[in-house]
Formats: sequence, C-alpha cells, structure tokens
Amino acid sequence: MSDPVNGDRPVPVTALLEQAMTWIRDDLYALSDARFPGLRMRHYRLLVMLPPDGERLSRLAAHSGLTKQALAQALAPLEDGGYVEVLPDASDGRARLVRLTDRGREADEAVRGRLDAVERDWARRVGEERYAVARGVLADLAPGPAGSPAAVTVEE
Amino acid sequence: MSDPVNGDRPVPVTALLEQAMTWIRDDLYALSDARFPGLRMRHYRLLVMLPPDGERLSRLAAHSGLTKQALAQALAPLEDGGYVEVLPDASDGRARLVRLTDRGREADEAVRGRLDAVERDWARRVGEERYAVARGVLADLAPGPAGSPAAVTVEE
DNA sequence: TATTGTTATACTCTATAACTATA
DNA sequence: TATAGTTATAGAGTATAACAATA
Repeated sequence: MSDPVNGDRPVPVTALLEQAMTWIRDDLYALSDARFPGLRMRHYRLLVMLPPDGERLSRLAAHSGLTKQALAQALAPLEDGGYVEVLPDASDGRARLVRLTDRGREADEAVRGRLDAVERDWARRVGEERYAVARGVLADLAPGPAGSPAAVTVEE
Repeated sequence: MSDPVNGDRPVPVTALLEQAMTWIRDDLYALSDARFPGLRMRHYRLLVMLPPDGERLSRLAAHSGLTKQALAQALAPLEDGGYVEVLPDASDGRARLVRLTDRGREADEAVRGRLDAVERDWARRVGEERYAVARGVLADLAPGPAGSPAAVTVEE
C-alpha cells in the first residue's frame, strides 16, 4: 500500500515508534489530568524506576541517563507533590536518598495499570500472539540496564 | 529475569519504545555529524514526509502534528541549509509551497538508508521472522487516514 | 469573515559550567 | 583531590496569542 509521502518505500520505523509513544503519552496525560496534575512523562519515567528502598541522586541520574542537574529539576515537582521524599543518607553526609512515598507508589501503580490497559488493547487489535512477539522483540533489543546498543553477543 | 527496579513486573513498554528511539537517534546524529551538520530529528522527520511535488505549510503542519509556528521554525534551518525551497503558490497568493531540493532528496535517501541498516541489524539479532512480525504489529497499530488511536478512558 | 502565514513570547526539558560541602 | 549535590545559565523544541495579508 503506497501513500503519497512514502510512495512504495516503507514507512520509516521512527514514525511507527513515535506514533506508538504518542498514543501512550496522550493516555498518561489523561491520567495526569484526572488524578496526578502536573506529572509529565519524565516524572512517570522516574516513578517507575525508583527501587523500593530508595536510591541516591547520583545513581538515579546514571540509571536514568539524565545529568544530576536535570534529574534534580525533574525531581522537584515530584517532591512538591508528595510523590517522593528526599532524605539524608546516614552513611554519607553528602548524599541524599530519593524514595517513593505512598502517593508515589499509588501513581506508580496507576501508570503501570494504564500501560497495561494500552498493551491489552493493542494485543486485542493485532492479535495476542503477534503482540507478544512484538513486545519480545523490543525487549530482546534492549540489553541489560546499562547495556550498549551494539552489544550483538547478548545472551537471550 | 527480574531487575531490582521492576521486580517481577514487566518492563514498561515506554522504556522499550524509548530505548529503540534512542538508538535510532544516536545513529542518525552520527549521520548529521558526518554529512548533514545541524540536522536534528525533527528535520529528518520533515524531510521524509515531504511529497515530491511539495506541500503547503498549513497542510504540512497538520500532517506533521506541529503548529504552523513550530513548523516554520523547524523549516528555517532546512531552507538555510539548502534542503528545501519555499516557493509562492501560484494558485493562492497567501500560500507557500515547501519542496525538497536535490540536496534534500539526498538527505532523505541517506536517512532511509540508515533506518534500513538499523532495522536489518535488529532483524539479524532477533530473527528475520520475529522482526517482521514486530514491524507489522507497529504498522497495524497505526490506523488509516481517518483512524483514531487506542481510545481509552481514564477512570477517576 | 475565514484562512495562510508571521512575529513575539513563554514554557518544558535537558545540557554545560561553576560552585559548596563532605569524604 | 575526588565525589555528591546545588545554583546559574543557555539552548532546543514546541506552544499560545496577536497580528498581517489574501481569499
């Protein structure tokens, strides 16, 4: 099927990925409007990556791919909104621990619930098996936590 | 295999999609460094969506999801770099037509070539058949011209 | 009056640089 | 001296509002 823009060439994979992200973003922003005003994608990203016992700013920065400064800015609204608390680290006077509050956990669960709903809807539309393959492919492309994209020798 | 962040819960699909986009972006930015200095994702996005005969600013804005203002700003470096030319529309004195130049077509082809190389690499890593299914799923999620995305509602 | 495009301005997100406090 | 975090500032990307010219 050709469209006037791409002709007989394939639709760029970037367009497909970005379209999928756009739908998810719109969905999550409806969640923000309904229950968590002011939370944007970057906040949800952080909420779902905070471990139960909290984590240091530096480690969270490395883990998230943000600079410490960008992380601190993204974290401020989360702290103001009561989603996380930032505590001194007893083992190092310089360090601070970021930890989810109950409300933060609530938002975390809500986000995961919405993502799950979106994925179930997608699976219904394209077929459960096919969607499972697609998700598996994306997961296989992503190596470990700090993995590099070109890590071809990834063990499955 | 569980990680400390997600436990036994699935890795958020947003993380998978964003990771894939990040790899592609890094790849295309290497192309910018090598051959098309200054071009960013938004410019490539526009280059690959310009039809051969050119398009009006308004239509391109609607098509790209950008406001006319944002589009005009994104277009300026493309015009300065000689990738597109903006011409008056003979059929409407108000309108302007945006059209790819030869250099713009060159960049368009280069981008599509890189995307193709990335996809071939991915297919090799996860298996040709599996990758074909994954791409097909993403394409199927994108509905036709009048289609609407996964319309889901948020419970209050 | 509606539409095409422009000018002016502001907000979100992230980065680099320079700094303070603690190790 | 190196590390954890902060303050200040800048840039990319996109939006809204107000405007101009043409239909």
